[in-house]
Amino acid sequence: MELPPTLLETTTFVLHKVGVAGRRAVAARLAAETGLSLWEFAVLATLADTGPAAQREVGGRLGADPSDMVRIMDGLLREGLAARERDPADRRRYRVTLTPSGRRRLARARAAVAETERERLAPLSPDERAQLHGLVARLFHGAGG
Amino acid sequence: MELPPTLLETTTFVLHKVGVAGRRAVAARLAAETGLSLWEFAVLATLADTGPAAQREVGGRLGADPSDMVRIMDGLLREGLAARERDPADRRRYRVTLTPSGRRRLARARAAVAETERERLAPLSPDERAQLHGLVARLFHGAGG
DNA sequence: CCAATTTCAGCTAAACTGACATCC
DNA sequence: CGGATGTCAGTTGAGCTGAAATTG
Repeated sequence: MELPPTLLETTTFVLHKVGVAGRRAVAARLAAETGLSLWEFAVLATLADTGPAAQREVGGRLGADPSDMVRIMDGLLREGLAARERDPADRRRYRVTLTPSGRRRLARARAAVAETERERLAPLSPDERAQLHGLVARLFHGAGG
Repeated sequence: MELPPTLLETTTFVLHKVGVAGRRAVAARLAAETGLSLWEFAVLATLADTGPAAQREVGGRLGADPSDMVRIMDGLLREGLAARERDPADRRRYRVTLTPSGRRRLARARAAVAETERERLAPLSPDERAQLHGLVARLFHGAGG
C-alpha cells in the first residue's frame, strides 16, 4: 500500500490502519492457538482482573454491547471457561465467574497476545514502545475512550 | 469505559480502540460538513496527490477492494467530483481525474479532517503529536501496512 | 490461450437497534 | 409504576469472495 502524502500525513488515518491490522493479527493468532475470539479473551481477562461481575458490567468495561455479551457468554459457558449464577442480592443480575479451565485458557491466550504484540512492535525499541503506549493511552482516556 | 489492566496494558488493544474512535470522529465530521465518506475523501486526496490514475491503482494505494472502488467512484461521478475516460493506451483501464468541483470539495474536506485531527490529538503537545505520528508511521511501514 | 481491469451479486463479521420478560 | 438486567430478532455498514465481460 503506497499511501498518498495527504493520507500518510494524517495521524488518524495511519493510526486506524495500524490499529485494525494489529487487531486482525491478534485475533488470528488467538483463534489459532486458543480457539478464543478477541471478545472472549477480553471477557476472560476482565473477569480475572476485576473479579466476578454482572454481565452488563463486564460489557460496560469493554465497550461491548449488552446484546453481544449474551452470545459471547454463551460460548464461554458452553466451553466451561466461565460460569454464572444469579446474584442472590439482585436476581436480575448474573454473577459471572472464571472457572479453573478458563483461567488456564486465559494464561495461554495472554502468551499468544503478548507474542503477537512483540512481533508487531518489533520495529520499535523498548523505549519507543513505552512511548507509544503512553501516548496512545492518553488519547484513549482523553477522547472519551 | 474502565478497561481492566490486562487490556489497558496491551498496546494493540488500546491502539485499535483509539484508531476506531478517531476514524468515526473523522467520518462523522466529514459527512456533516462535506457530505463525503471517508473512502471518497481518500480517493479525492489520492487523485490530487498522485495525479490521474486507473481505478485499480487508486484502490491499491488505499487498500480498498476493487469491487468497492466501483461504488465509491459511482458516487464521485454522480456528484461531478471526479471524471473518467477509457485509457486510450489500454482500454481495459479508466483514467480517473479530479474535476475542479472535486478539488474545491477536497479543500473543504481537508479542513474538516485537520480540524478533527486537532481536536482528537489535543491532549498531546506538538512534540508528542509528532512523536506519535512518527512511531505509528514506522509500524505502518514495518508491518506490511 | 492466459492475464489484467472493471463490474456485479452476494457473503461474512461486527456493531448496533428495538422489543420483550424479569426483577428491583 | 419507573428503571435496570439479560435476552432475542433483525438491521446496518464495511470488507471481502467469486464469477462475468472486456481488453490486452
